[in-house]
Amino acid sequence: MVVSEGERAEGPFGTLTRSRPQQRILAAALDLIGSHGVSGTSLQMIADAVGVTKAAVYHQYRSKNDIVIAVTENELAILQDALLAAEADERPEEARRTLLIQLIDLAVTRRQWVGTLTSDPVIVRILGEHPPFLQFMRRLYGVLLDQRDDTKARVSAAIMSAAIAGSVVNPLVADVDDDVLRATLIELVPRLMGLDG
Amino acid sequence: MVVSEGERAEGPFGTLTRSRPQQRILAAALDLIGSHGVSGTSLQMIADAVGVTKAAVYHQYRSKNDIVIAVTENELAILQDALLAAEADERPEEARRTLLIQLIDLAVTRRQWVGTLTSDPVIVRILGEHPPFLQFMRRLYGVLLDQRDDTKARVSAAIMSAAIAGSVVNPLVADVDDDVLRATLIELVPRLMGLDG
DNA sequence: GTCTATATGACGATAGAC
DNA sequence: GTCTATCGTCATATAGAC
Repeated sequence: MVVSEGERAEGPFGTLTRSRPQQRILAAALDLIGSHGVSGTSLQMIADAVGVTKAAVYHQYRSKNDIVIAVTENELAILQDALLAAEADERPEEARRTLLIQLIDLAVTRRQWVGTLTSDPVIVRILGEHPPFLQFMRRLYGVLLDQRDDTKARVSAAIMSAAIAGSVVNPLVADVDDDVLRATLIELVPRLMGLDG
Repeated sequence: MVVSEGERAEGPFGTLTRSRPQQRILAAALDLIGSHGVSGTSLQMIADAVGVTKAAVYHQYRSKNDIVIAVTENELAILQDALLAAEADERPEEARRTLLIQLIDLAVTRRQWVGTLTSDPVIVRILGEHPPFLQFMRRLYGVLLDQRDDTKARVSAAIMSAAIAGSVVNPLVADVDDDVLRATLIELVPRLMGLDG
């Protein structure tokens, strides 16, 4: 608390600076959106969760949309290091496998949110409309596809990302331990891409 | 149009009878919910799409929730024949593979909706609260798991259903033909369960 | 930075005429 | 079966005091 109260993070979308009130709002929004979706989450719910009024929330963010974008930025920023490392790796198969494992780890430890990130209609629309997000996703898939861009590779990548993001929220695995789920996914998912042998 | 204006369908949830106005409402709701999610779809949007007022919609269905349930019933009913055939088959591996292919076919031909069915928070809640839905899903997974219920089998089933339902809505495959997508999925997905050799 | 209070509109749902 | 009109509630968002 010596220099600054804000928290900085270098993300793929410029430097993300969040004041402490902003951090609390984004944490509450992440949790609520993860379980109710964007359209099912109101600013009143977020304000209640933080313990302030709606007006206080609006003092930090100009609109609900801005909150959704900030939350999405935060989460994608987590992947930044993993992506940079994969892009720097000269062994493409190794890079893909490592990135895959980190994607699995993120999905398992943040189960609910990851499902929302990849399927909520509002977030999908935002991801498709914001150039920084689009470019980040392109880089991500670039590594997974290893520059190939035929139909089969694209379908494979779609299957893989869906398998990771969707399986972790399935009620069937709700009571499976994070560690066990992660290990099982790491064993099974690479089979899809022929990365296991 | 001689005997009845309603359309009957034997579903896993009793006999589904829909009058013609109801069919139009459910068709519009299916389309809108598929692209905006349940919370993002208002009764006004549904009424506008049908070309009537909200009050006319309420004359057919008592609540928005009832519409969502009816739409979900309709879609799951499509799977009924496939499930019955699979349950009657005495060769479990063959039964699983056939059911899997029909699931893939349904997902491909109704891409948007299937994503919503498996991930929309409201629908997931309804699926978990309505005993007929719960029982149907249990039967479905029963065939896919072949009665096994260890962690690995459950994770496998979760991966598979996520891979099918989630991959078809990925922007990466948005411009892939239904036929090509179906063929590629049928080739790749069974690898997950070791059903390909 | 947070509050009370409010503007404006959309929401789900209902009443009653035709 | 569809309409107009309306209810009460909640939505996003803003103004201005402390």
